[in-house]
Amino acid sequence: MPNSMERVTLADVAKLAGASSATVSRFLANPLSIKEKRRKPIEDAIVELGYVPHAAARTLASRSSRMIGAVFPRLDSLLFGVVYEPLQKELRKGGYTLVVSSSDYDADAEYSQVMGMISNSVDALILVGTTHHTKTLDLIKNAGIPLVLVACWDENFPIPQIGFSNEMGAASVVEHLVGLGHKNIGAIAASQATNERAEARLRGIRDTLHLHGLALKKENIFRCEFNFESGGLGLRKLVNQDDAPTAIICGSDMLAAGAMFEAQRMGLVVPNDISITGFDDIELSSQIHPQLTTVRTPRREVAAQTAQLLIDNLSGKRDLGSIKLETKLMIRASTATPKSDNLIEKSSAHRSEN
Amino acid sequence: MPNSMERVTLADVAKLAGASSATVSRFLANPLSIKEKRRKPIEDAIVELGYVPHAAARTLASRSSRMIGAVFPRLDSLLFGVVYEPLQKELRKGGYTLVVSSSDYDADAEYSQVMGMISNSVDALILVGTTHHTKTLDLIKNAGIPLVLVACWDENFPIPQIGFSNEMGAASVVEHLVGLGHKNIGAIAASQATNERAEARLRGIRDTLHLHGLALKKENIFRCEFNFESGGLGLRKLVNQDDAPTAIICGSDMLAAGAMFEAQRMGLVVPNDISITGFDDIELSSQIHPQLTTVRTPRREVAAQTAQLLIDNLSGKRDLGSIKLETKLMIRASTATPKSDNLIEKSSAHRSEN
DNA sequence: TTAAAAATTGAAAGCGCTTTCAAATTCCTG
DNA sequence: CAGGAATTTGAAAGCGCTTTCAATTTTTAA
Repeated sequence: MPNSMERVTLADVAKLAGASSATVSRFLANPLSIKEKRRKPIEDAIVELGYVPHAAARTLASRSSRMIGAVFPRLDSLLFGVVYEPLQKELRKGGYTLVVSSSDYDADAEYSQVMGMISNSVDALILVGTTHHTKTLDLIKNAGIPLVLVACWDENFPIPQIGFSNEMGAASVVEHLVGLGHKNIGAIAASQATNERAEARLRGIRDTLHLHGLALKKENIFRCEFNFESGGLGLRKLVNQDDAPTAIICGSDMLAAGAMFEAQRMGLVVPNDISITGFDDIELSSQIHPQLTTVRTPRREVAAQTAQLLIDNLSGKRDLGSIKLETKLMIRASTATPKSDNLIEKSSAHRSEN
Repeated sequence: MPNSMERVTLADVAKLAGASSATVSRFLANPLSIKEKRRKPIEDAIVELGYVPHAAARTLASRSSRMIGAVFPRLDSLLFGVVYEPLQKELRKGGYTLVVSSSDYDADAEYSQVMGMISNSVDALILVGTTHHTKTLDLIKNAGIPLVLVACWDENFPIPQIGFSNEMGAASVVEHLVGLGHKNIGAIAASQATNERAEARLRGIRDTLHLHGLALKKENIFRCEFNFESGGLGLRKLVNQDDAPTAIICGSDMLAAGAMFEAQRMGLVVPNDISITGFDDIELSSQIHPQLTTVRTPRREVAAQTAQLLIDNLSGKRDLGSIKLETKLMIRASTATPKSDNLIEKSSAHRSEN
């Protein structure tokens, strides 16, 4: 044990092991690069002194932190966790540590988070979506580190993306609903300024309806925050208007769940009275009753591919590039053929309850 | 702009501003400590060069990273997010950055996460609960940084805790249920080795039942993972046994929600056929139908108090110490008086459905 | 056995910043 | 306006590590 409260340094280990600090440093980076007979004393010294490497010193000297940063819109969504675990796990395999923070859908906050990460010498960055301040992107470019965007797909955007087409995902839901016979469809969508994914989904709905000679009426769109409650608010508003839609497409499973709960409270039966769909396929969606028809987004796959791409790129093995993954429509119990008009009249009686 | 790809350093800023690097360093730490007429050129130089401070160099020189680390069991639970946001926000006010990681309820993983954080020179650490490897605790002690445990309350444990009594929370549910007339009560509890909070809750149930001359029968306890599905499995198992309980206390809201969904699938009506309770009061619980009777844990408050305590302690203003907060029983619609025996017989018919 | 090639090691120079200490400047007070 | 106190500044010494480069040792080939 070192006397008093002095930090144990690599030099201490070297002295005790009778080696130079260069050798100990090499041992830490790659034990096999050291002659076998020298290894044991070094290992022993490390244990005996309880040596913990000083990451900041290492970063300063090596000009690499072996950390990769990711800024998510939020850390508390059911979505995030599914991405975090595999991302972390895959990156660790490559010897990298994942550091995360949240921007709360605020581009300014994102900028300062990115600044902080660059300040901390991350070796690469992961951001969600394509909507970012130009200064944020410039900052990253000037830092000279790789950047990939996830969960989005915009052919025209000049930065590598690992994602899927939100338009196409939404289109698949519309096809399903129209195939079921729905003609009057509503939408509940998140409306954060930096969430172009939500916009893309809405666009997919609109375009696909158009293809079928149908329209997404303005009064059938409810824009809101991203939580259960908003989903409920949306459902109530859409259902209680004249000529209420027979199906409601929600921009996320959380909104859809909120809508389903509200439907239950209002005494509406899903899907008999109204069809509801989600987006993402979070765990809750297949648990809820009735099980939610939704679009599964390949989040684990996005995480795995992103990690691999970054690891390969940082070791010079691969150029950065986009990877497109597919969404999958999960048809479950929350959608059915629309009820006939007279029944709609009946259900509209609920309006007076409010 | 600096020529080529060389990093812009504080020395570059100093030269351009016609000051010494010591002065620029002081400016960064506290602009007001610099004579007013010198400030402008420094500010300009920083902007012109696009200077980004090098956190590792700063940490190395100052022996402080102004980061505070927290290792949570998981980052994807509905619980975590509620803690993360206020913790992050409060710490930022004190000039600290929060770094988080997850141990996945594995004490070995926790050890290496803590090692990583100490290696990264965090100024303080936050861990969840009282179950940790001794070597983990020793490592932190040797690093000489403050440590607080959150979400737990064990008077005998020699480390400062900011939490609440899980026993008492569970006791309040039992009192409620017994008051309603329930005599045969079941429990669904998480069973990770490092989750002594779940054990405390179970103990609270057992002890309180005992106080009323009742017992928590062995076959009425279902131990499982921490997710929706397990809750469903638990309900099914408990309900389908002879002499099935009339009320089920779940160790968390996620388990309770899973149990409620399964009850719906089985055609059981909550609370008429069976009462179900949760623990935590996550957002979902007041959305679900029927709304869940549960124990609200003061998570935001834990986060706020933890941040404040740590900030004060690190600035020498306050000694570390424990803070006990209160849980609150939220009586909602998922609990009611037990159905009479003959009705129980009826519901037991569901058993044959499996 | 010996010379050349290859592998291993150590000395020392930074990495970019903070902070001490002393020097320079500014501010008061009488 | 002098003189000392208080404030502001700069020079320089590290913080703990990696990495070059040269020296040393080991291995291989002749």
